[in-house]
Amino acid sequence: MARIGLTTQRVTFAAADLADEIGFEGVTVSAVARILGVRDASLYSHIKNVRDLRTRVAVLSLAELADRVGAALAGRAGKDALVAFANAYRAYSKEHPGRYAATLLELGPEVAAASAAGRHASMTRAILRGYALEESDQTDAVRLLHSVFHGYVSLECSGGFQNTQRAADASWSRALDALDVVLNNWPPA
Amino acid sequence: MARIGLTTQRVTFAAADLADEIGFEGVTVSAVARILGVRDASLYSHIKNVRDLRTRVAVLSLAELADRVGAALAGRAGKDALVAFANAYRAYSKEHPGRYAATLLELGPEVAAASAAGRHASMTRAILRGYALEESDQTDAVRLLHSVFHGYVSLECSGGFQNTQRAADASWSRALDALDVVLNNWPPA
DNA sequence: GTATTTGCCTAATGCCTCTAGGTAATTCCT
DNA sequence: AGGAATTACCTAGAGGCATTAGGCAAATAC
Repeated sequence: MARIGLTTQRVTFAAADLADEIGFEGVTVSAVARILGVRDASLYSHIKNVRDLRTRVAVLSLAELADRVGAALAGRAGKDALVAFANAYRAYSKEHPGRYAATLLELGPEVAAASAAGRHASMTRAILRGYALEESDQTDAVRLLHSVFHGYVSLECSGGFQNTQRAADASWSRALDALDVVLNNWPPA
Repeated sequence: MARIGLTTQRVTFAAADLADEIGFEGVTVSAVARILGVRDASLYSHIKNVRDLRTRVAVLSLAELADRVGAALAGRAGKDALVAFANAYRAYSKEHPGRYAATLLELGPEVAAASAAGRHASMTRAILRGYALEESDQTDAVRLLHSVFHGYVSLECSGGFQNTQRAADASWSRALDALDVVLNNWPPA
């Protein structure tokens, strides 16, 4: 009969923490309820369904990630900004693997618009101000940067680089060097 | 009482086709059994469990993808090879989204070793023969290429590029140009 | 043409999702 | 402060998926 005082927020945070512990795919209504010490059915006053729960974790994580990256980016420009952005991004994924996995959840258009996804894009664009790129090239460059960050981190998470000797850190650093080179020598259309 | 003649292969193919239709996360023992017109329990003579089923789809897809990429790569070198590789990779992901998603499944070390994952690495290395890269740089470059391919395709699949005007095709092509530039101007350590 | 294998079945258990409806704790109002 | 309204959490139950155990009949082997 002791009421613990659940709210949608608390449920979402518990789910996010659980995701970091056991992986995002393990985030289930029952598991979160178990952690919170309540019955599964009790959570349905706060969330619509599992999909809703997972979406909330995704939105939360996108916002957290945007905060981290934004803070890292403050006051930097050029390659400095590029490296700061990339390292903050990668650090978040290592520190919060479950939350990071959540950010890859496919969000519906209206949810995506309401989330921090836009902040990510504008921050990536901010990096490019340190390089001389035309407007139309910027979109392409943003996509390339995002692809590299996401692709590298995601392959690293799923153990894609394990069999080789070379440290993942070293390759990451070289990848950033390479991105700097290409932003300084952007190929003409 | 009509026996349909199931085998592990047929089950795996059915699962792969189902993945392409409804997404890899929808690949469930029940769903595959339903499609094949048998009871769920009947599949357990051919597969160990869901994880095993999904792993088989992943291994199948990795092999198919390696075949496609290998064929596209034949007789090409330099940027030509780079573009052929990348386009074959991306085309496969568009044609078989469920199978492609399966390739991202984290495989255990022994399964990964037995799968076509090694062919992917060696083909990527083959591309680099057209560029003048030192041995130690090659690993970094392979990782960068793989990150870009996977990252771009994966973001494209999950609708990451929808809100912007510019066509995903155009940005892809520029990304390949950019990779060519950076491979020709690989930054010194 | 019997013996053996094996492909597919039914039955049963357990976990998960989700709905409906109930009770008790909190908050709101005067 | 005390009754009313809200709300936090519960029990009960239906339905889906994963998985095991054990059975029967169809294919195959000799």
